[in-house]
Amino acid sequence: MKHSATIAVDLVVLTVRGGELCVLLVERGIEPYVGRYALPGGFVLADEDLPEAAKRELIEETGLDVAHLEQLGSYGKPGRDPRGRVLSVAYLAFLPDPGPVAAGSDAAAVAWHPIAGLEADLASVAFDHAAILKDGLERARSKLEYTPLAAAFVEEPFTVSDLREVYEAVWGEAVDPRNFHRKVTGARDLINATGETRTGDRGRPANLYERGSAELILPPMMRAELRVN
Amino acid sequence: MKHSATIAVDLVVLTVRGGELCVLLVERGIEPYVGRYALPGGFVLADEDLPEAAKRELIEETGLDVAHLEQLGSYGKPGRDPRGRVLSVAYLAFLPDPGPVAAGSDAAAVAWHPIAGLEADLASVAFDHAAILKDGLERARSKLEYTPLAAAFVEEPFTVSDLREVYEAVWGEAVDPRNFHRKVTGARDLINATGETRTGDRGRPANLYERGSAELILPPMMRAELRVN
DNA sequence: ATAATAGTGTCTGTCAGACACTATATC
DNA sequence: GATATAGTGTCTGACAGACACTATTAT
Repeated sequence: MKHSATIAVDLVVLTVRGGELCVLLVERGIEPYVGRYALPGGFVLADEDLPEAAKRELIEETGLDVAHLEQLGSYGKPGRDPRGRVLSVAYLAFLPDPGPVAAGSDAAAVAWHPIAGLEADLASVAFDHAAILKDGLERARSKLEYTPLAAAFVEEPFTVSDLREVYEAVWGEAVDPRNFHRKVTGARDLINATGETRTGDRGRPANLYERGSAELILPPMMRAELRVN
Repeated sequence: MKHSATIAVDLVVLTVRGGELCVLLVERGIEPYVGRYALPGGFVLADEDLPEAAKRELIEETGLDVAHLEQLGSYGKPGRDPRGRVLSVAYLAFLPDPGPVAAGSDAAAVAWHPIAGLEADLASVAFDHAAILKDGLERARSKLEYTPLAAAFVEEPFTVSDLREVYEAVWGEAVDPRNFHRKVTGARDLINATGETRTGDRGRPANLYERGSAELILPPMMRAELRVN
């Protein structure tokens, strides 16, 4: 009656680089799917908790150490892995652009891939990782609306414009800078002013902020896409 | 390096009975945790997909056949099951009150338990099922706000009052009947009038509705609890 | 000066909550 | 009639989008 399986973890790691939402993909160095793109991840060890396994695999394959992980879902359809029954628990992570990353064990290469230019390659992604990535993106887009998620993508201290660029990158649509400014500075405990300012290439210096303690944005920011009734 | 585990599925099955949100719990008939309350569920078979396993286990233990399942999350901490490493994928289901249910295999008893009166028993629930239930409830309360979930709890055709009772049961707070009526009848494709009416014990007959095609409520219904800034 | 970015003030439309009011049933 | 439930109309306050306007920098 009971049946044995192997447990894996896979990570959808997102960042914003140069105004574009990017996902971290490895090029597989071992069978199966050698040379194909895949999400970073690997097998869970005995007596290892799932988030621990996810963090360990990410460090091993990419050298990145993420603080916060969010469980995305589990993928366990029979046949999804040619090596046998493998159930994969997918995790989602967001971080400020750490620059290029170096490939570690089991990976021939690791790189940030802009989501916008990924459609063509999606069919060749290993396992069912294209579906996992799609679920992760939708989760991220949705969480941006009602949580302070955007602040997880930028280094502190940040400007309101930095935050706005995250929204525009993740949603792929322009946001009115003036209304956005009013909204995020007005939301309680969303961001805290440091009192400092930062001068850019041009224009008036922007106030600097740190992440606040709020866990929800009320009322939520709305994507134009959804507002269209 | 890779390590073998057993995969289980557990279900948080919710309904509204007599104005109260209720969860389906079994009384375990076998070790471990004999005689303790637990979520219905069991082990996944070889070559069986996860949602299939969840539906099969629910039918075996309770005779209930649910159409729609939603993956809630996976629970895989080492030691959560005394039998060894067991990863449980939890599913969430909503259905109109089907009346009392009969116990099937591996279960000494099956019954609907009002959430409101469950706090005391929660500590004695088997495995980590109390935590799974807590996550399922929060998911249900949250989905009620921005999806047509409430309609999944009532038999068609239903009245606006039927729907409102679902909100009040799940959220545990009163909702203004007049504003609620305006909101749900105004939301596009949320519910479709059948043209029929239904007379209750007293009062003006209510129009009857069927579920519409909308997948989102825009703008969302808001819980007073969250609105309090 | 000009251009660019940061930030404020204000108008308008929509929708929430509140609640008076009408409509139609049972007792 | 009284009472209960269904449903409409309307007022007010909050907030969205739109956008004119001011503030402060680089060139």
